[in-house]
Amino acid sequence: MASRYIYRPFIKGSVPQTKPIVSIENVVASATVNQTVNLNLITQIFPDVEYHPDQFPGLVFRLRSPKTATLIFSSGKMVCTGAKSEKMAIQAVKNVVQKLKKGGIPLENEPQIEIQNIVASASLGGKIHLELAARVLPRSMYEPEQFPGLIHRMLDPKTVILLFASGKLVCTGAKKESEVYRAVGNLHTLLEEKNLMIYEG
Amino acid sequence: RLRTWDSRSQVHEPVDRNFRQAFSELDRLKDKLAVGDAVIEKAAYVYRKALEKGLVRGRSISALVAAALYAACRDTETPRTLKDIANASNIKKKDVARCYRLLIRELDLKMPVVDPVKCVARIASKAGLSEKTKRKALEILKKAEEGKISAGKDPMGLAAAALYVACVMNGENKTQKDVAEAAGVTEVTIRNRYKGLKTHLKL
DNA sequence: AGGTTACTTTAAAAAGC
DNA sequence: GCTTTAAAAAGTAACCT
Repeated sequence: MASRYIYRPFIKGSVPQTKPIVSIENVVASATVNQTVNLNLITQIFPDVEYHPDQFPGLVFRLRSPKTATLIFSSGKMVCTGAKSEKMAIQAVKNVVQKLKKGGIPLENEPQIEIQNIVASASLGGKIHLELAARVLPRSMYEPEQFPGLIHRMLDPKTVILLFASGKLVCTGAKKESEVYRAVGNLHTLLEEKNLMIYEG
Repeated sequence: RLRTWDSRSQVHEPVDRNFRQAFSELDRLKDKLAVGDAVIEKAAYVYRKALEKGLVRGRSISALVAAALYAACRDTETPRTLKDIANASNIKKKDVARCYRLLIRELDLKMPVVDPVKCVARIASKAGLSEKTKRKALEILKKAEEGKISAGKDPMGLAAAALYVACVMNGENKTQKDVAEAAGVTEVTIRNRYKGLKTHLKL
């Protein structure tokens, strides 16, 4: 009983009560095959692609697995969106290149891939006092007439977090999954330290 | 010497022209929106800061003037909505909002959150509601804000719902549509806020 | 009233206007 | 700055029954 008395009362309000639940929702990767590509030829071989050069220079190549959309440019550069992890994004780009090759598109090189952005959602353990948070969190903006979430720009890791009153959030701008966990952890700790979280039930 | 002269004629002079154009636009908006001189002065101050920081390059002067004016209204708690500024300046509400957020970000401005209480008077006068109903709405808002049902919600929607509830309580014959129209929100929003108020205040 | 769909915000890359 | 892609959060809006 003594140890319980010592720990619980002092931990409350100074240490996160719950561990955030994080989900990677979208990974954006850029890639290049270091050679030019004939987009019109791809359109002939793959009838399901979307290509409207008058509207946008990139051709949209959709994969069912991993469920992604890859934009292919005539320069041989690409942008893959929609993957649920870094690995899946890389696999998606490789799958696209493999399909192009099997379809008869002459590609000589393996794609060079770079993760550009990771979007994740998360849930902290309790509700947030947004109006107070807007006043005490640096680089944050809360404009309920424009958007229901508080927009917070974190310096390290360099990310932007959309924080909602429910305690759920969206983290974007990270280039590594580890940065997402670090950003969410940093914010959770900050909110705890400044007593901006409301734990009920 | 020629270099020095160049830097004055090609950089400083256009800055003055830019500010003169911005200020005349501010004067035009001042009459349309009926805001006081203090608000205009603050808007001009914010715009000048934006100019000094180079935020106007590649952007519309009109949009930034409108955004600076909105920032001044917010800072002085002058009840003018983004829609008001957008309509008076003929700039899309989305663009005014985007420039406003740019000013807040780049100039490190801190604005008070829009208070639903300040929205009540405007909606009430537009809808022609009584002083008693206005008072009742303020009471309702007081309880609602402390109950934390307002986080993330549009202040106009909250004020409109509070006024609608107050009308019903005072037997003032106004429909949701009347209040919604005066507030610039939809009836659906009033209904949704009403549900929250009903649950929280157990009305 | 309700249900659907759709739009607001955030980040990032691609080529070109 | 814009165009296109994807995805989440919560609120508001538009349109249909």
